[in-house]
Amino acid sequence: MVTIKDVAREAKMSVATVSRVLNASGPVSDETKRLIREVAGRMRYVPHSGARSLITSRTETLGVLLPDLYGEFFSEVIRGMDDTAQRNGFHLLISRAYADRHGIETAIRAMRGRVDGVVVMSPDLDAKSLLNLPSTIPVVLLCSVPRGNGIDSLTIQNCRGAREMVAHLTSLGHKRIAIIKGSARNYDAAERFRGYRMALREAGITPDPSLEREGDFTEAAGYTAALKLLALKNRPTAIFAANDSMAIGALSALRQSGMAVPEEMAVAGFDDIPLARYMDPPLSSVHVPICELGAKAVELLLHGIMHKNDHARRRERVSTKLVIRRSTGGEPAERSPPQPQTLNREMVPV
Amino acid sequence: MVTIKDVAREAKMSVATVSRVLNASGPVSDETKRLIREVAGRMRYVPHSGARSLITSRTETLGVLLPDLYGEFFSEVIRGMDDTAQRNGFHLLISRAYADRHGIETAIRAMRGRVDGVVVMSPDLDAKSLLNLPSTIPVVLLCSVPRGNGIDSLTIQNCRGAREMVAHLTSLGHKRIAIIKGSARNYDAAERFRGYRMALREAGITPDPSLEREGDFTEAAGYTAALKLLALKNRPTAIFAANDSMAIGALSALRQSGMAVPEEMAVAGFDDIPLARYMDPPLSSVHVPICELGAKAVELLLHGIMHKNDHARRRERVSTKLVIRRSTGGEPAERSPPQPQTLNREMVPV
DNA sequence: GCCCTCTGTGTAAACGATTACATATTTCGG
DNA sequence: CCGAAATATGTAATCGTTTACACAGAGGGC
Repeated sequence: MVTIKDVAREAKMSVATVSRVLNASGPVSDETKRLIREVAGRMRYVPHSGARSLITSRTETLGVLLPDLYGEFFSEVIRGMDDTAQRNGFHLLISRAYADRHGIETAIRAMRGRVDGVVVMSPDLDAKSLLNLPSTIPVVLLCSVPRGNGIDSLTIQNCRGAREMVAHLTSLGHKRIAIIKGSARNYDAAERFRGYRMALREAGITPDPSLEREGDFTEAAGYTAALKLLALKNRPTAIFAANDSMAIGALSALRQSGMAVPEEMAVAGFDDIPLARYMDPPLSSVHVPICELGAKAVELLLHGIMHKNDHARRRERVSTKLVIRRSTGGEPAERSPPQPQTLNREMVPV
Repeated sequence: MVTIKDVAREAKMSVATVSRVLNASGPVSDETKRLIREVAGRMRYVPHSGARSLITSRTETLGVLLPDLYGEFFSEVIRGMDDTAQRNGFHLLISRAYADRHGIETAIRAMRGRVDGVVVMSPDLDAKSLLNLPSTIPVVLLCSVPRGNGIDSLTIQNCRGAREMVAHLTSLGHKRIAIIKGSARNYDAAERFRGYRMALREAGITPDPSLEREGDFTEAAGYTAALKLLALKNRPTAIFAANDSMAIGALSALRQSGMAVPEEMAVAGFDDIPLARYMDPPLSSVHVPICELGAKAVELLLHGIMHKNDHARRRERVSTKLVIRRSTGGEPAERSPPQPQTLNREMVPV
C-alpha cells in the first residue's frame, strides 16, 4: 500500500508538503502542487483514513442504526441519507440493531471511534433508555419518541396525516370507520392511532373499540384483521390501515370475501408506497416523503457535527400529503351528501 | 475520549497489559484481568478503531457498493449481509454508486483504507472495466457479469428460474407467451431473457419478436408494456415479466382493460416479493432468496479476507424456486390436456 | 543596509493502539 | 540449591497522517 512517504520520496519533497497540497492547507508553489498531484495520481495514492482520523479525530463517517425494516422504507431512507452524506464527503456505516436499550447501546458502542455521529431509529415506545445514550457524539433520533434530553429528533407528521385521512373518510359520510393499528409498542403506530381518534372526535363520532384492531405492519396482519372486521355483526363501512402493507393485506381479504371496494367498504393506507397505485382498486394513502426523511436526518446530524453539538436542539417533522385514489371511493355504504373536495387527487397513471 | 492510557493509569498497569487483557493475547494473571476489565468497563473505554487499524492493517469493515436499488431487494440483501457481518464482528460501509466504471472505481477508491474488502453489485452489462479493479483488497461481484480475472462472484440462477417458469407456462399449453424484459443493459435481465428463449425453444416454439417487450423493472414499465401487448392483433395468452414489479404493473393494466387473469391471460413474475401473494389474483413467481444472497456474498468476502485472497476463485449461484399461484391458472386460453403438476404450489395464507 | 513580512519548504511531535523484546518473579526438576 | 522454563509485566518502536514550529530566501519600506 502506497503511503504519503512513498509519494514524498518519489516527488523529492517532504511529507508535510505533500499533505499540504492534498489538503490545500498552507502555501505551496504552483509548480510543486502540479508535481505532487501528478505523482500522487500516478501512484494511486489514497490516504489511510485510520491514520487521518487518529490525528484529526474526525472519521467522515456517519453511523446509521436501524431496527428490522422491510421493503420500501428501508431502501428509501438509506437512499436519502447516502445522497446527502456523499454530497458532504461522508460515508455511511449501517447496522441493524434490536430496538431495546441494550441493543442500541451496544451498537453505538461498537461504532465509537468509527463515526462522527449517529442516526438512531428506535421506534420502540418503551426504549426510554435513550435518555442517557453514551452521546459523546451527536445523535439524531429518527421516527422515535422525541426525548427531552437535548437530542435532535426528526419524525413524520403521523398524527396529522392520519387525522386528515380519517377526516376525508368522515367527510364522505362514513360513520363506522375501523382502524388496523400498527405494532403495539411502535411510536409511529401510536401517533397514527392518535390522529385517527382525533379525527373521529372532531366528527362527533364515538370510538368503538371493536373497530380498533391490533396489527404489526405486515400484509398478513392486515389480512387477518380485515377478516375479523368482516365477521362483526355491526360491520364498519371503511378501514383505515396504519400502513400500506396492511391495507394491501386487507384488500386481499376483502376481495376473497367478495366485498366490493370501495362500494361496500372503503380502504385507506399510510406511506403511499409505489405499489399503492397499482392495487385494485388503487389505494388511497398518506404520502410520506421517505427519501427526504433520510436526507433531513443526515442534514441535522451534519449540522450537529459541524457545530460540535452545541446548538439549540431541534425537533423537526416532515409533512405528509393525502393521496386520494379509488379505494376510498366517493360513495360510502351509508350515503350522505358528498362534501366539497379540497384534497389533492391522483389517479392511476396512463 | 478515554484511551488505553487512561485505563492503564487508572488500573496502575501498563498499556501493554491492558491491551493483552482486552485482546486476550499473552499471559495475564486472573486478578489483573479482573481488575482491568472492571476499570475499562467503568470508564466505558472503547478502543479507537483508527489507531487499531493503523497497526493491524485490518478495519473489520466491509464495503458494499450498490446501484440504484428499490424496495424489497435492497433491504433484504442488506439484511442478509449485516447479519453475517455482525456475526463475524464486522461492520458494513454502504454506498450507492453509478454502475459505470468511473463511478465504481471512485467509490472503491474512497473506501480504501476504510474496509477490508468490498461487495460490488454492478449489474450493468457494459461495465467491462471491472476487469482491472484496483483490487488490492478482496472483491466479490454480486449479480454482475462474472468476469474471468479472478474475482469471486455470486449470482442468481436467473436463466434456470426463467426457463422453469416459462416451461411451466408451455406445459399448460400456452403457445404465445410474451415477455416483458428488464432493463436493456442489465445482467439479470439478459439472463432471464435467455431462459425465456431457451424454454420456448425446448417447447418447439419459435420466438416472436413482437411478444418481446422492453422494460425497466418498474411497475410503470409493466403497465405500459402490457397495454402494448393487448393492442396486438395476435395477442399472447400469457405474459412473463422479468420481475414482480413489472408483473404487478401488467396486472393493473389487464384489470383496467377488463381482461380476466388467468382465464384470458396468464401472468408470471420473478423475485417473489412478499406482496406477490396478495395480488389479485395471487401472482406466480420465481422465488429468489435475496437475504441468503447477501449472506453468501459476505461469506465469500470474509473467506477471501481470511485467506488473504489467495484461494481458488469461486463462482457461485443461489438457486431459485418456482412458486405457482393463481395468476398462471391451469387453464390457458387455448386448451390442451392438463399436465401433471410436480411443482410446489402455494396459496394465499389463511 | 536593516528589519519585517511573505512565501515555500522541512523536521519532528503528536494521535491511540499492538507487539517484539526485555525484565522480573515464580516454579520446578534434578 | 541451581538453572531452565514458565509466568507476569513493562518499555518502546511502529503504523500513516496532520500540523506546530523552524528556517531560508525574496521583496519592500524606511
